[in-house]
Amino acid sequence: MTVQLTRRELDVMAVLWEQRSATVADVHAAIKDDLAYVTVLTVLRTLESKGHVRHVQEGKAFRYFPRTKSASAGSGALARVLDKMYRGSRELLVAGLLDDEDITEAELHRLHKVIEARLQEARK
Amino acid sequence: MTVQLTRRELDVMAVLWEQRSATVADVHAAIKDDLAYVTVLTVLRTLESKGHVRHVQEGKAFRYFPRTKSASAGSGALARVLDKMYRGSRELLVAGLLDDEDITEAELHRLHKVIEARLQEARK
DNA sequence: TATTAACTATTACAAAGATAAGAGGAGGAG
DNA sequence: CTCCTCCTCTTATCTTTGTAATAGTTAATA
Repeated sequence: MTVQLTRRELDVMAVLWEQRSATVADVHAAIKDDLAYVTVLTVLRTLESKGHVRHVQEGKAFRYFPRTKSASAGSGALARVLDKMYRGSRELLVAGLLDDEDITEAELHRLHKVIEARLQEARK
Repeated sequence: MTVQLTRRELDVMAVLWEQRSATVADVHAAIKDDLAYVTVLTVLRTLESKGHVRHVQEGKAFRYFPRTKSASAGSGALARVLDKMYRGSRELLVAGLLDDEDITEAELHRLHKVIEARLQEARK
């Protein structure tokens, strides 16, 4: 039962993950597309009904918190991309990920390290 | 103008990418969920109207071919995942990708090489 | 305490997505 | 030739998404 978020839901969750928590107004302000305030609220309520966020009262406003971790949603999405678009090949996926002119050498080094760390672990 | 496929469209495209081309019946057979034949046809027609596939007559059936490459769709999807779920951090994303017990050491080595190759290129 | 400003709740509606029933056509079997 | 089978086409229904107007509520304020 993988986490499956819609486009908008994802936009909203991204804000919550980024800011750790946010009021409706915060989310509204953070989203580029100029949505109505209530629209954001509606999305938050859907997310809440699906269990992805919770809220507490704060003054007269609601403050929302993510309950689903970005990593969970991420791994679900990644698994799907990996399976459907790269036929399960992590190499192909990573190659695709690196297919961007402006990745710095520094970043590539960091990626290198991530893999090495994982290799260590695998050897145990 | 990123490629944006729906869940079902993706299922169908995955079959076409895998098999290079396929008839409606082929796709129908390849998809796990037990859909009606026409349902698959409908999805293919939507995909065609969006320009993601084309078809030729083959006997009395149609044979469909992908026009959108899996890499294009993949990079679009990856960019979205990267941005929204990993705050643009490729390291986090890759870490997430490696967060699976049964990745073999061999595969990790291959990934290692992918990065190295890209490093070479970056140094030029 | 009466008003206002800032929120949330309710309700609605259009567009997109998912699925499929039923009609129609064409090729092959008898 | 006629019938059956295997396709596609047309059309339709139901659900989910996306967006928002309007109504109601509460806390502060004048």
